[in-house]
This record gives sequence, C-alpha cells and structure tokens, in this order.
Amino acid sequence: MVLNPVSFFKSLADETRLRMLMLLTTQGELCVCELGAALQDSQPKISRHLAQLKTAGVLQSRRQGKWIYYRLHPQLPAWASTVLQQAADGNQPYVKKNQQRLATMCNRPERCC
Amino acid sequence: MVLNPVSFFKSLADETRLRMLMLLTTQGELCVCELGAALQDSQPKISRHLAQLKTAGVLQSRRQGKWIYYRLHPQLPAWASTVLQQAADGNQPYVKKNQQRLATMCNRPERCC
DNA sequence: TTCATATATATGTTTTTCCGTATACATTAA
DNA sequence: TTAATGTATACGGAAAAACATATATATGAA
Repeated sequence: MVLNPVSFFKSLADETRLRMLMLLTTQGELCVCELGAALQDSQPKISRHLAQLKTAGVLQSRRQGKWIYYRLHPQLPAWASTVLQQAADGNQPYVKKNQQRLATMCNRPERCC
Repeated sequence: MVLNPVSFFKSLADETRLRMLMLLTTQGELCVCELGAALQDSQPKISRHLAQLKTAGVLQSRRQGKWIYYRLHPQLPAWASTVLQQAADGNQPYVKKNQQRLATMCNRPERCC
C-alpha cells in the first residue's frame, strides 16, 4: 500500500483520531456507536474523523445491517502497524477511560460474518 | 519524561519536521545549517520548526561555538524512540534526497566535545 | 570595538484544521 | 409505505498552524 508518512502522522495528530486508533488497535473492530460511547463525542464528530482516516487509507470499513464496523486497514505497511502498536502499548493510561466506557456500554451490537 | 502522545504525533505531522526528525534519527546530531542544506528550506523556517520540536520535548540542543546542534532528546520514552526508528526505517526513499544533500554538503562544521 | 556568520524571534497574513448544527442517506421493522 | 435507528455529509464560522519577511541576538575573528 502507498502511504505517505506525513499524512499517516497527520492522521494520528488529533486527540479524537488517536484515541479511536488506539482502541481499534487493541479491540480489532468497532462500530461508530461503540466509538462514540467510548469517546463520548458527538456522532458527526466521530463520523467525520472516521471518514478522514478511511480516506487516508488507515482504516477500512464494512457494513453489517445498520452498523458500520471500522478496523485498521489490513494492508497497512508494517512500519505503520508497529507505530500504532507502540503508541497503544506505550500509552495505556491515556486510553484506559475509553476502554472502560466501551466495556460497560449497554446494547452493543452483536457482530457476525 | 512526560510526553503527551497527541503532541508527539503533532510534532511528526509536518513535512519539514518529519524530514528533520528522520535525519536526526539516522545521523544522531546535526546543526541548523546542515538541516537547512539537507532540506533546502529557509533558515527561519528550519529554526522555527526546531524550536517547536524542542518545546515539545522531542529534541535537545547544545551550542558549540557559533553552531547549535540538535539531537533527539535522550530521555524520549521508549515507545516514541521506536516510532521514530520505524518511521525512518520504513520510509528510506522518502528521505534519500535529504541524506544525499547532507552527504555532499560543503564546509560542514566540525564537531567536537 | 566592528564585522561577519549562525541562529532565533516577531509580525502580519494566508492556509489548514476542527467544530457544531442541520440535513441527507441507508437499513430494518412495522 | 412509514417510522425509527445508525451513519454520513454539507455548510459556515472559529481556532490553530504554517509561512515569508524583517529584525534581533550571540559568537568569534579582525
């Protein structure tokens, strides 16, 4: 995959996007409403940043019923995956609250496929 | 060292700063005029971005005579060092021209101490 | 002192990014 | 169909970032 390093780092250079990416790095796949609950941000704000990450090639999405699930793009270059993993590993306190809100969220959609 | 992950990634989210950081990651220490020659950017532009990186805690500087040498901050957290190393390793073509200009630069100051 | 060189900063402007609000679109159930 | 829910996008404004130019500061040499 072609991934300009500056645009990759721009993708990480925003609090909303970085928190979502860290969650996705540890959780694998989440839908918009789960990310919204974990971050406690408005739906349009979450959606806008997800769209940006998808355009940049950092995320991929799939629809399942009414829900759209986002995950790290499977063809992300190795260096970029390592960067995300390091960021998540090295900053666990930073995303702890988000992880907790996700864990205690009610009515999370069941995924299949 | 305390290093907010968002402000760290903001530091990398600009072409000038990222190129400088990649050069410093591979070269260890460079002065302002060397970075200016390698990037072919104006002196104030280089200086401004270096000041920003220093304020963010990503770089450290020392004066030696008329020259000021910059290097990665020695107390950078391990995850941040790994990120920089990965970025440099995984994007060698991106900085190749800058490396070349540095290698062929005339009258590079001799460092000591 | 004075001059030359290396680097830093101040200022005003332009560009980019981010946000809230409103609205549109897609899917499912009734 | 219609209604409800989940998600996306459009638009205008506010805030932040980046820039070019001009000027200031620090050092060493003459």
